[in-house]
Amino acid sequence: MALSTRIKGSPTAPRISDEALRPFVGYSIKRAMNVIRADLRDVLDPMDLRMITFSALTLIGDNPALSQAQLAAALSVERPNLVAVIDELYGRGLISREKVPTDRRTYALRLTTQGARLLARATEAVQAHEDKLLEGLDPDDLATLRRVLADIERNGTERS
Amino acid sequence: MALSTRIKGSPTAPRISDEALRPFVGYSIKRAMNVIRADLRDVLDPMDLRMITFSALTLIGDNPALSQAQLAAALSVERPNLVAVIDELYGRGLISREKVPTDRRTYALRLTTQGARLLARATEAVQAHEDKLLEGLDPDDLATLRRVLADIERNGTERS
DNA sequence: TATTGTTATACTCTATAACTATA
DNA sequence: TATAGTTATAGAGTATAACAATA
Repeated sequence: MALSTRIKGSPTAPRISDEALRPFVGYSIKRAMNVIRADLRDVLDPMDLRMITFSALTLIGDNPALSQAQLAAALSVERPNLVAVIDELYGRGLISREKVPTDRRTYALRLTTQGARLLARATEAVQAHEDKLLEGLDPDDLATLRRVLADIERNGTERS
Repeated sequence: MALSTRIKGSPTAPRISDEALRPFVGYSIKRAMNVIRADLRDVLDPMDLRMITFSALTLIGDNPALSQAQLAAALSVERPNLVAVIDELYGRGLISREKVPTDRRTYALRLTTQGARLLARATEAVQAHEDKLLEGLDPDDLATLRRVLADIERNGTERS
């Protein structure tokens, strides 16, 4: 099976340039994101996880008893789009949902033992994937990358 | 209408942390990408363009007479997914498709006058959007960002 | 045999409106 | 009135297999 991260396109036709789009930082971010998504898919597929289910497990593990609305806000995901995710994780026995006595609209989400176990495995695999992807890059540059990405995110969300 | 770049989630529920995901650069890239996508949508919607149609117009303008396969390779998009894009641009009179005598399987794509005009307008709008998004950021940091993103993309695609 | 453009298809992601039950 | 979780839905984005025409 061809890895989803393979180089696309014909091996014979002369490659043309995407220089005209490179001035746009958004374009470079999108290309990097597509590479990461494809790699991450290969990593998470064997565990039957996707980016969103992995992210949800991680935040539930780190913020026990949080609600779906809190999770949606933390992940910047629309609440309706989390319903199927939570259903899936719950159906697989990876999380529990307890009713909250003080607010009967909400559920408190927690990892089950099995969920914590899978999350640990997945985290290790994802970390290894990231390490490979960032191999050889300067730590200072990576720190700058994180900071600038956060700045961009803030510039975009603040100007609403 | 609420801008799509608004901050999601409840204004009252205590915000919980996504710190557990921040060690993953991929997570920060995805969040930044989502912000950019939403903003760009607001910018391109009035011109009936999407990221992919804008990108296609840009590369066709910069590489006249290229083929769909070349365009797909340059954009890292699967060829089938370009068919509807090209159909749309052609149907709106923004590009031309001439048969190539030396290879009758392919079409040579070019901007029409109208396509060039729309592209010029769109490019200006997208550039203004980027300028706002990158406002206040250090030019050296932005240069680092571009370089590191390219490195990540290469690390990911080379290891196929 | 291999490539181009295409059809068909499926899954994922993102977004919005509107409902219910609770607050 | 407003929020939490939900249903329904629609539009994008991404990926793969397979076909006809052509190389």
